[in-house]
Amino acid sequence: MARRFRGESHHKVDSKGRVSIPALFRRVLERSDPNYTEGLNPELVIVYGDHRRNYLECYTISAIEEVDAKIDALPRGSMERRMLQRLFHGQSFPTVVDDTGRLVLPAKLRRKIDLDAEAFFIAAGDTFQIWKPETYETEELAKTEAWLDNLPENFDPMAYLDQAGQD
Amino acid sequence: MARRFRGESHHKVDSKGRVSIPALFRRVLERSDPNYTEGLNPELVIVYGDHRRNYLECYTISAIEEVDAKIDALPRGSMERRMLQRLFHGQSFPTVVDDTGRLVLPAKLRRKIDLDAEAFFIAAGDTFQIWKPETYETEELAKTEAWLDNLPENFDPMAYLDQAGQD
DNA sequence: TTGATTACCATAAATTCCCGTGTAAATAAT
DNA sequence: ATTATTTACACGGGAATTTATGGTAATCAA
Repeated sequence: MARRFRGESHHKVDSKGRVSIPALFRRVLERSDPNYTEGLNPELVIVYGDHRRNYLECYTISAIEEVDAKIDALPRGSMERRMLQRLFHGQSFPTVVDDTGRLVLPAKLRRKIDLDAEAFFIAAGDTFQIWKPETYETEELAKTEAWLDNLPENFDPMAYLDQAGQD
Repeated sequence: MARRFRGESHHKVDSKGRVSIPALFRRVLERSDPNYTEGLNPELVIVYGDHRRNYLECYTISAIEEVDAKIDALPRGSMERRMLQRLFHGQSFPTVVDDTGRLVLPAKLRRKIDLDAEAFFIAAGDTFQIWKPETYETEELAKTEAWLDNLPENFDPMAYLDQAGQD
């Protein structure tokens, strides 16, 4: 099975900030952590970003290493490099899956996305996101509904697939 | 034998959500999984989509990889990319054919298309679909009947074959 | 020493594994 | 051709394992 996350689900968050990671996501985290071996627990990096971002983005070790490599390639002192360093090096939190397959989200991170008893996990290619369910529904879904409403009647979003790489 | 599904059939769904995949479809899944080898079981990805979709669409590994490549080619942050990521990465379920040629549909997926004791499989080019039989009959067939009725008398749908790629 | 964090243990429900059976289709033997 | 033998399919059941989610005790840090 590939190194790509797929799927979405809801999980309980307890008073200590513990939350189960979808089992399929765990498999991807394991396969994408070069240091992982049977019996160990995979590491990952949670990027929370600045105040504008209202969800947590979780990177596998190999995904974050790719990002790091790209940042390293930017000219020292450039604004682009500083911005990306702040986001990926500063506004992020390295952690590890625990023995029971859970993640412990520190109070700071929970507060940032206003998370309480439940979390919504959704795959996004080589990362996955953690949302407060209400935020996801109101902001994210409402946004796409509005967008879809602006499209021609009966337009199938799948058509965008064929556009890719052509424009 | 080509990498293209053909045919339609009905299969029982047991209480655990297990359902036999039409044998001919299995051959296609095998040939279209780059990791498949004699003795192994082919993987596939079930895309279930949002509330508007009332069937499951099953992609072979190579078919879904094509989709992934197209998504990767879209600009990061674009609405198109987000939409497609949600659909293909979020609203999907990666799985594998079991040793007896069956698929296990989790309760969540069965509930979504209101599936109970029986499932209807139908080929659709490089994917195949799984429907609740009643839904397929009432909604899908009725829809195509209505469409055909709107065509000129004696019009042969085959005429569309020659139109392809011309417009 | 007190609140927070981490390590351990527990359990119900869901999921996977492994095995079996009837039957139809394919192949071989008479 | 006809019968016997194998192979492949569809489908079912129970045991073993994994998952999601609790709780409590031990450890840290201020």
